[in-house]
Amino acid sequence: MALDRCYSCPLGVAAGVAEHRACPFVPREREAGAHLYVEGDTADRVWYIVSGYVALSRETSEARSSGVTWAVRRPGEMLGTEGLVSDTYRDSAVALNAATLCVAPREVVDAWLGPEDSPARAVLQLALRTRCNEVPRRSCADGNATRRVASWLLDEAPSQNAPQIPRQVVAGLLGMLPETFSRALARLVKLGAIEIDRRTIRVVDLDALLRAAGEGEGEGEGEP
Amino acid sequence: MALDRCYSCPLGVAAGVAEHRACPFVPREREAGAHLYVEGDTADRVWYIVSGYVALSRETSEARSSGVTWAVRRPGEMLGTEGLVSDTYRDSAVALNAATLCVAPREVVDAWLGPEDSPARAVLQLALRTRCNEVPRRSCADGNATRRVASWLLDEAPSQNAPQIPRQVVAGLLGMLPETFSRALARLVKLGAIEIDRRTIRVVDLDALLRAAGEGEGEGEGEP
DNA sequence: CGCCCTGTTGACAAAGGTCAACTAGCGTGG
DNA sequence: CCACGCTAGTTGACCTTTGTCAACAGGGCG
Repeated sequence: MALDRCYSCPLGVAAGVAEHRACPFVPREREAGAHLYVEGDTADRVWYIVSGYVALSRETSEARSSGVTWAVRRPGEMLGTEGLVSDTYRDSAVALNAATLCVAPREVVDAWLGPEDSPARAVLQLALRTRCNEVPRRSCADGNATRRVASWLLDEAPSQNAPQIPRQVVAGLLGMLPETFSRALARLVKLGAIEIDRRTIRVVDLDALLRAAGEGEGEGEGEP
Repeated sequence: MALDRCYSCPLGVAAGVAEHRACPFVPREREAGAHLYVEGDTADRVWYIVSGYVALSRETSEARSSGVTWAVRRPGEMLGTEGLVSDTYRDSAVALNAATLCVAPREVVDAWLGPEDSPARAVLQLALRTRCNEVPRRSCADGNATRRVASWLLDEAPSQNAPQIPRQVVAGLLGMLPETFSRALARLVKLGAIEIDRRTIRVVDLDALLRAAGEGEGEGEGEP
């Protein structure tokens, strides 16, 4: 089972292939364009990229380019690790080239990683959770400023209490300048979706906000 | 040493505070606006956020807003974990609020995490490395399209072999549309920095490329 | 009380998104 | 084997969006 490359693969080493133990990950070939998994799928497998490139995209709702790639994973990186902290995949993954990937079922990896409360595992869990909650920084290609602000507000709405992040900072996260952010908020106020004062934002009409965030989207899958 | 909250903190649990063992992380208060670390500093400490928000920014060169926040870390997340896979911090971290952070020296954490070749540790290492190489998705607030493309080419130049990523995908990473990407490449060709055909890009004048990427930056710190 | 910093608003110009037409390469199917 | 048609990429013209610069307002802190 152990191939030459396994001896120099960090996972192979950790699995102990040198001591003739088996690595839970088994190699598999995928052709260019293959969908490895889709955002929202049950996260039941974890990958390690041996060769090839994989694009990650997220239906960050939005625009014409629904499904813009926001990251590329390369050989030596893992894929689908969100399965270790979440039930579903956060992104869609597509092979950009013909690729060799080592795959393992989630629960096997889970067992292989050892006790849940070991330090390494605890830190791993935290790191994965952080990554998985991370929203790719928005750019103008994901719809106009008002829409980006609206959908950001929807994400943050649950944690209504969260705010007190300076507007300058929020603007940065949304990939726009403070001035633009301010104007976008003003527009949402005019639409009756929110109320603001200099330092707080209150959602007053969720529907209006949803409309502003969705403006001419919702297509996505269904039609012929 | 163990506070109440340590019993429900994943790190405290992993450290075994319930069994009266000590957690390597010790709490510390920081006021709003405090710089926890600066991009490029020697990464000698690791943090866990108990309360408060922390903004991460990166001198992605660029524009007026040099040092745009590209992510916010919240309570329950870790900070400075790049120290476990790199010598220097990748971002600058600033407390947005008065915050309580648990800190531990890098080498202590390193030892605490256990053997380098355990599965959990191997996966952790991979996850951290991936995150740390990750370039925040670019947005128009980080300089114009041509500059972003130029600086992307500079990042990718070492891995010259890397390409064969479809242009559509690269455009997405750079936060622009394929058309804009195409035009930006054309501009760089006109500047003599690169040569392109429909599917390859060759850097022919690194200086020109540097100039295009840097165009009117370099200010950053120095002036009164 | 006054200064400074953050956020707001306005006017303007440029950058880039949109739509559309066109080309090159590649794979498919006749 | 060639032709056809598709997809990815390029280029052009136009117009919205947003970055830019500047002036101003509110709040907090000294």
